[in-house]
Amino acid sequence: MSETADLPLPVPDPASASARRVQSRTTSFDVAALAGVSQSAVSRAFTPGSSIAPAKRQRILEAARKLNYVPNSIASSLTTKRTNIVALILGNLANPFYVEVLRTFIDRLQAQGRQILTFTVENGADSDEAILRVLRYQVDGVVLTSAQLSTRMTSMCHDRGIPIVLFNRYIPGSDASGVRCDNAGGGRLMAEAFLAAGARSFAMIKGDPKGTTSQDRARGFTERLLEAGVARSAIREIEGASTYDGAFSAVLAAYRREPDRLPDAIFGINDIMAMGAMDALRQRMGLKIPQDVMIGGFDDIPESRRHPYQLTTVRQPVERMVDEALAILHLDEPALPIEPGIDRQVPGRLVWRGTIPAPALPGA
Amino acid sequence: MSETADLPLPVPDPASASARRVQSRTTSFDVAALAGVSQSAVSRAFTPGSSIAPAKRQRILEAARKLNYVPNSIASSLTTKRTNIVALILGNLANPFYVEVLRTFIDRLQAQGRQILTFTVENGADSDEAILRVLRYQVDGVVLTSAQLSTRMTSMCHDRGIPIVLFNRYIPGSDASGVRCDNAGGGRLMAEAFLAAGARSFAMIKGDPKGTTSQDRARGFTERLLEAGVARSAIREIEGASTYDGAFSAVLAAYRREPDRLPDAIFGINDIMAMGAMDALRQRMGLKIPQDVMIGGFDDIPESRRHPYQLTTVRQPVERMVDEALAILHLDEPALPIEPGIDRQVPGRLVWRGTIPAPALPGA
DNA sequence: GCAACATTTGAATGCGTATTCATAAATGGA
DNA sequence: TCCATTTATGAATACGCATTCAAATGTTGC
Repeated sequence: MSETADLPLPVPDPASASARRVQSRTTSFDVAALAGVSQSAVSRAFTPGSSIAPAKRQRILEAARKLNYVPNSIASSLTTKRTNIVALILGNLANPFYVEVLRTFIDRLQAQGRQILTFTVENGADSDEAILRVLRYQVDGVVLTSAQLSTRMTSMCHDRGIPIVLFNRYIPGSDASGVRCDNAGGGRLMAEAFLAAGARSFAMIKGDPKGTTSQDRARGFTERLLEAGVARSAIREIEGASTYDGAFSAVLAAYRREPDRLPDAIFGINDIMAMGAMDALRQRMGLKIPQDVMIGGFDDIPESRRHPYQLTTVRQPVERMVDEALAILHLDEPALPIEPGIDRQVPGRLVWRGTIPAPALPGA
Repeated sequence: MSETADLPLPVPDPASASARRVQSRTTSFDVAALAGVSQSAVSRAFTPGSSIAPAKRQRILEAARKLNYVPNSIASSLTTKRTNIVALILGNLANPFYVEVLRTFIDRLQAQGRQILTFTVENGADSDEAILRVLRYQVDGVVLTSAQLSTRMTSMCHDRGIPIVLFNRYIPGSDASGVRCDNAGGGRLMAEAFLAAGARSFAMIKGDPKGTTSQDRARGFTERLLEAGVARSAIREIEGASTYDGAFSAVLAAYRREPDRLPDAIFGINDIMAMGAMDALRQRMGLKIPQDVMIGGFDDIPESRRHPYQLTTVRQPVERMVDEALAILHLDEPALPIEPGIDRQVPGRLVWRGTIPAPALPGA
């Protein structure tokens, strides 16, 4: 059994095997006939930079408009081997951060005249099926922001000349290139912020244990605390699904288990989890933030700025990361070889807001 | 000038005009050669329901796997005239409601083996350019959840046999079909909730004045209040951009203008605006909800359920609406004619939470 | 005014697959 | 067992466009 045959394919109603065709599509030949030129000329009229007399191009475009002609990109892709389609494989759209990522990619790519084929994959699930679909559609590049990626799929893409870029994750042992925030560094920034505010005991709410992103942030955070002389026993880990609700209930459960071990500071591995934690702490446990507990997040999603949260967090420079990712794809220069193993890290920046008392000279 | 020639197209670097081709792609002919069959057989092996001996199919799939062969959907689309691609034209991804809509469409379509081509359009802008791109890619159907749609574009799609469905909006004078929540009815539900809770003076925070959705909700709301004997002067309108921030500042501005005309109840035309209003009222104006002001929303986005908001709102049945929308597209039966002028309305449901004091028998 | 060159043009071809059509093999019925 | 059907198969072709190649036209320099 080959997996390539097992994709769920829409099985067309046998009775309607013939495609809907209200009127036979107008093709470049129709336009050519109307304009009194050859089909080649029509093709050239729609191809920027090709050799055609301006006057003739105008005449052709005019004829095309009359016929409501629109070039068939599918057909042209067949010959050019470029689809101008980029695939975006996304995980958790429940996390607003990834919505922002999606928006940014769409903005950029749309402005470049490219189309976006969107896939979602269960968080942490492997994305092989999505990749297989992507391959069928001969996309010009793939952005992967979630899920695992088998080396087999990586090489299948690369063999076909399709570049992949991992966004905010890396896959150990893979030669796929990627861009990510300096997650460990961001974790360190947060540790420093807590320390500066005088915290002595800590907790992290970690999300998906398989996610390198979560791990790296936690690692940087822990390392910095240990360097500062904090005892390992003063750093607690709370596990929960990496969602608002996951953090909410994980915090409650941890508190119920050990009510007297409330830490001074809690690091939510991302903003949405930090928000869940805040709501649990305030609304269910009656605590005040930052007086009773400090909270830190990661991402700087728009919601973090809003009044109920005012979350101190590590900002990920999404636009810059997206630009770097697109640079790695180098869609404009398909002739260049795919560079494997790039691991571009972009630093995050601490944004002081209300959930950690700012030291005398904030940011100093 | 034909607009069809003006799309921003990626202009390939002249130096790299030839496409990246690391190794000549393996085609169905290669597989056929290895399996010792004809190309037709390979095609049939990958086409569910086509006439081929099971044993031979297995042999072919085996050969395909060895060669890492993946069928080229672009090529097959050229002959079948079906791409299995559906276009989603979205507006405001800053509104979580539309993120949910996006997620739901992706889930459904992905499960059907279809791909999603995503476009975003400035809110309220016209979507002609997006439609033009969509036409080039010969998509099987279009879902439009924002923006305006010219009748020219509608007919261009219909002429080509591409069905369009409008999601939660309609375009007066257009024969495009659509699905929407019964927005006016939802507005009425909210009016009734406020009345039941004893409110006597009202305000609406309206979003985009061009959006029929916003207008319909406001109209239903107003009508129901008038029917109940509320004086028109007791119903105020506050205009603002249909975002969290838009509502936040619109409420503050309205309050500063007439500090003594605080209404009993405020209807945010959607949840994200209601949330902005709530935060402004509580954090900036020191008011208590629902004691000092009641708040109602519309959509029932996940955030509405969260502790800081607990928003009483009108729930839109997204899944059902998506299903209806896909039914209108009838992607499985492309031979059926496109039915214009369908206007399917799905009722909303009031969800009582904390921002309106529930009457003795909630929901009665 | 003419050679040397640059720009335009159209006919023909290929891209990778699905499908048609005619033929070959397999199956069923009597 | 043999004919009538059904099923399986391969050769050939079409899908709509970009591109190559050779020819034609236009431009420049002297």
